Amino acid sequence: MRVVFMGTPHFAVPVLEAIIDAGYQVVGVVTRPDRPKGRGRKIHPSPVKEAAVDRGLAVFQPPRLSEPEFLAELDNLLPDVIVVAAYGRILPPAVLHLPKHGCINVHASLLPKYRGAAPIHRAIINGEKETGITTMLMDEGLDTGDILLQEALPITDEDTAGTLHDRLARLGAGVLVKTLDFLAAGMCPRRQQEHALATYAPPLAREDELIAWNAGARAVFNQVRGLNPWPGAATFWNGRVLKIWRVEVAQEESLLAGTLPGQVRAADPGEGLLVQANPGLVRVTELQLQGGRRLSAQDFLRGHAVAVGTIFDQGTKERGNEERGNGREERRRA
RNA sequence: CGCGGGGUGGAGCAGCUGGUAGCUCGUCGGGCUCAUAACCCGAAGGUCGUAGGUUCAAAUCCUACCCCCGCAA
Repeated sequence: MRVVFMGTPHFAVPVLEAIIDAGYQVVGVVTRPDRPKGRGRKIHPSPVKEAAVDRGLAVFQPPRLSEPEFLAELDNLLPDVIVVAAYGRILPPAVLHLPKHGCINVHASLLPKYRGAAPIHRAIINGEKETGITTMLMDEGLDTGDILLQEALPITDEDTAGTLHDRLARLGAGVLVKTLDFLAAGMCPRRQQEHALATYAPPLAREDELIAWNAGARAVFNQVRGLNPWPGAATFWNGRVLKIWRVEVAQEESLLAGTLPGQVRAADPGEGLLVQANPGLVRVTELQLQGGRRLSAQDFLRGHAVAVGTIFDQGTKERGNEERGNGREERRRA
């Protein structure tokens, strides 16, 4: 089968490689245009482009999928099927209907749950015990196509968005290849989604990153690991952004009792850094102050005097330039 | 030229309106205790990122470069 692959981020790379390794003929790779990225805002290729170039594959980066020139090029490739893995754009009907077998999508959830852009993060943040991979025949809706294959994966307490992402990418690669095999043999199962049970996983927004200390310790734990290693859970300490990378549930139950959510209950080598949730107590074990590197709580406490009773809050409402704080001037004032 | 923070003994930080390098922890030695990630006493350990410059004198001011990090994507 002649396969055209569409994908952009790291998640898609193992899928692409698995298709090649399985012996399918990848006649073209479509990925989003190179964009300014990172410190210095230099132009960077997508991970999929790098992998494709490594393998000597033809790469296409159309600004818009509906452009006639691109559609013509795509048509020239004579794909039997298009495999889509986190491309990052909705496909127009002209693309969906172009290949004989249609467009197959690899999605990182057990559809119809967690349709949308951030299924991995949201599953952990919501405390799910299980997620998985779904391959589907794409239609014009957002992750609404008919389900082809589906495989579940347990989520453990040790998982972060990062570890789960990697496991799902590997699983997704396997499931996708299996789907292609079935398709090539003309015997792929297919069933409609139960649309009534659908839930959505919208892209992560700024407010998703701010730690909700007013939620239970378990919820804070889930939020923190669901945002690790990207984009990171944040709170504010003395008006400065404080990233919280890892926490443990120290107590499930303890109610506020004269304290406030986000209030520091202990900050010493013995107890560690204990913060009040509602209900419950959370022990922060890895964190990072803006401008500084990631530190264990022990190292952090050696150099930063965190007073018991201090409150980690949502910061000011100012958006945008988080780093506006000029450290030197702040110190002078203090 | 996207915005900004930072590079100081093993770790994390202070010192930066120029003039003997300091704190918490760790390490080593000793003491105390039934006991402690407890406490007490003492010690070792720093070319203050690199290279220049200003100055009687620079970790502290100026210039260039290297490295780390947050935002933003």
